[in-house]
Amino acid sequence: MKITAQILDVDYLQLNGRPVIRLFCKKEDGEPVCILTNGFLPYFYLHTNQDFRRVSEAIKSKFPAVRVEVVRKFLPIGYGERVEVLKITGTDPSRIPEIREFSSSFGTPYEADILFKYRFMVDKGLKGMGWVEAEGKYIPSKSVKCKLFEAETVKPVERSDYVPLKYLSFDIECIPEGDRLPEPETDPVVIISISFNPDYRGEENIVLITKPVSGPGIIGFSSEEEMLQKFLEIIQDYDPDIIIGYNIYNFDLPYIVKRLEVLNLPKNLGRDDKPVFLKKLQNGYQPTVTGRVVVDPYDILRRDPYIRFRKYDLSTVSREMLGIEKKEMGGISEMRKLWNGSTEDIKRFVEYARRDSELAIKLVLEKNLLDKFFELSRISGLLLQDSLGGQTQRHECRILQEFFKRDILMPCKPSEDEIKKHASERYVKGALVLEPDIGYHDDGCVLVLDFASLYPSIIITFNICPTTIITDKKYESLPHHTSPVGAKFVKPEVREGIFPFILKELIETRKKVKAEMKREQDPERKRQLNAKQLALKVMANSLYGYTGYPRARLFVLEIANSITAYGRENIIKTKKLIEENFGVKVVYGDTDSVFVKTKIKDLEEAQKLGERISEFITSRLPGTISLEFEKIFKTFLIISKKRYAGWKFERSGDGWKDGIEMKGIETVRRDWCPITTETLEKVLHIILKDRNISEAARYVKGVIQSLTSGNIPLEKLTIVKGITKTPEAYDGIQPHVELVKKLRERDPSKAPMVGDRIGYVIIKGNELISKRAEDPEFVREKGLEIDIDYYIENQILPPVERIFEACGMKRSEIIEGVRQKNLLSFSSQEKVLDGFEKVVCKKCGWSFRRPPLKGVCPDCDSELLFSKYGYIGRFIKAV
DNA sequence: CGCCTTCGGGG
DNA sequence: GTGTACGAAGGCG
Repeated sequence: MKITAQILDVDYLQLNGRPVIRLFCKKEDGEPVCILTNGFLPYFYLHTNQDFRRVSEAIKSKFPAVRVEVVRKFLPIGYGERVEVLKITGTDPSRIPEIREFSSSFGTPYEADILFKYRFMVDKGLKGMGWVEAEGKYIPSKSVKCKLFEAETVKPVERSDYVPLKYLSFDIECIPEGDRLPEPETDPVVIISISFNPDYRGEENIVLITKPVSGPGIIGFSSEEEMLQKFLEIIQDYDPDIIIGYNIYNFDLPYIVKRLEVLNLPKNLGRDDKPVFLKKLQNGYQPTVTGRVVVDPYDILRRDPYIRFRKYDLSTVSREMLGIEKKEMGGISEMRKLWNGSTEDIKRFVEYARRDSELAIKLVLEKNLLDKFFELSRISGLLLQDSLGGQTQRHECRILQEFFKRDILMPCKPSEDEIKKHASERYVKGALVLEPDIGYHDDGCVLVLDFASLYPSIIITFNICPTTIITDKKYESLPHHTSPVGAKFVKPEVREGIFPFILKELIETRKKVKAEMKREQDPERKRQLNAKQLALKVMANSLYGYTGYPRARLFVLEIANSITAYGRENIIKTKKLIEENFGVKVVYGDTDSVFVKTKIKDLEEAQKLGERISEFITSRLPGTISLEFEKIFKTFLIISKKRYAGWKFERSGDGWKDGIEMKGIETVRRDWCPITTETLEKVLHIILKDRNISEAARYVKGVIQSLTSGNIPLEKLTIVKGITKTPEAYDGIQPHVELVKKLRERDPSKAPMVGDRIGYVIIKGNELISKRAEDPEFVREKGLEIDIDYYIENQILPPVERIFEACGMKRSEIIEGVRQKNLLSFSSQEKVLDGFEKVVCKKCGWSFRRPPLKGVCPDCDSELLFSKYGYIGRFIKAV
């Protein structure tokens, strides 16, 4: 009989001296099934210039079960013809490393470190999350906790749909001894909260607890052992495909596994009796659970380049993503109190735990965190569990598939030594950022044009690939492209590169998917399509970096350097072409974008010019490289490379939608208080939209005045910072750390602890600024005075000044009037401070890092004062 | 600046 | 399991 199923996980067993591959799948009806296949053997290749017969005999005499044959394959790096290599076939995947080690004394092994499951999948054309059709029969199953199907043959099936999966999330609570994090060797798990989707016996979640309490969705136990047994039972009974938890990789899973070990309970959470496998890596663990996938939303979000959080704790993330608050819990001390408290207290604790597992499962399901990875699996071929990892594997898996089809050998991973060597010689010159025409542009639209997938286009256009690069002089007479750094790549008519082939497919598919997405009405399907086009984009855009990565199997520096060099050449050429042909100026550009300053005021007209430029440039650039018209800035302020703001207009149907766009301008840095961010945003708004720089300056003066007259609420002056270690552990003096010390003296129980965030304001006084950080609450109670000058000097002026400077306005003009009053009020403090931060003119407020040679303000010849940490004092000693 | 070390999440 | 991989931010010279 035949079955069709979707591949979730794959592994192998060694049975009677032969490997058996197990495909853990979900059938169309949602039922899990394990498909077994026999007869596939591990193998690798050896490239050697020694006598084949001798090498072959040597290997066979050492490993009698091994088969050796001569085959003709292409080597991966450098254009060339097929060469003869030895194909070495073994019978036990786990013994391959040994055979590889032995063989490597005769030559270079290839593909000798491909995971056996991937060897099988690649050879059969199977992909993670892809569909497989198996021909065979069901057999009784003992080892596996789902139906077992013995297959004669397996083959891939092209299908884009997905089987619904079952999700389970869990979260554990433990009460540590003292103030430490819980230790799995000694501290028992006291609560396990579990959430399900779909429901488990009508329940969305269940909380297990080692207390004699019960209620709706609560099960009490008299011992941790019983509770853990129940937990294992629930997992097996519910039988999830995906196991979720927040920071589950580095906390809950390793913890619970350790507890199971301590209590001598079975450690299998999977679909057979293998224990959970936790691979220890540099920073925590990577879990393997047979037949299931372990998903950590924390891990996914942390490495997602498109989402950025201030902090990645469950509280922040669920607030910002789901709009749901984590339940309040005042740290471990309250936890312990609740745990030892009344039934009500314990129930509160239970609800706290329940919420945490709910949040984890909601993050994954409501925010569709896995969609992209489902697609990445199908594109790269990796199993879902592995597609959650890094970029390198995804590319290598995809490349391996193409290499396999064309008889090209994949190198082994570089050794630690080679990696070090690669890292030391790695020098990839990056992209080019055009020199910005600093200033405020409001006398004509600035058009922004982007190169569509620049690096992929370059790779395709110049046929860049390890398999096309000319490394042997004898091929230099073949038609080829020479990159700006001198590397030569044969043209596609000689041999089409694998990189270009893969990229073309990725780009083509993405185009189709995007078009389909536009037409699609069903929101569910639309989301899937969006995830898919995103995954395709990620894959296409990251391949270029791969060859410059020291751990890559295909580390070829000339390739990485050729790609970026072509990129630099391209942007320079584009700038020149635009300026020479359109009578406009390119005022900025970064990597793959150009900002074109025009004299046009009208949006429609500006767009027309943008489109003309796009067409003109695209037709003059080689290959598939194309410049696309992106958007218009009606007003544009550029402060420096990578820092600009503009009043942006984008086409939206028949009309335009506008907004302020900011890049690289410090509005979200933590060490700035809300008033800074607010002022900065408002200033940009006035400059860009109202086009009134002096009004913006007046606004800043207004803020300074309100500040001086104490009209700004304390919250807006509060700077928030995190405590990352105990105060003693900090070497330098920092305001928030000094404040922690003070708070400890006042009331040790209320003082913030490591990991907490602390807000402070700077108050007046004679000490260093860091000693003058104070708790806003305390300031309010005691009616302490705020150090207004600190806020003006260090919080408001520095960022604002940079903006006005770019607009050609001097500091003196911004703070004229208001500033002088402040200065005078401070010049009475003639305290001599040792050293100084900067020199300030008494009259105009202009400041300098170093005292000017003249000894007076070069701007207005007035007396100079010095300032340190916001203090202004009379300049007594010349330095 | 630019290099080196640390820390993240979890209770 | 034919294995394993970071990256941002802060402190320091």
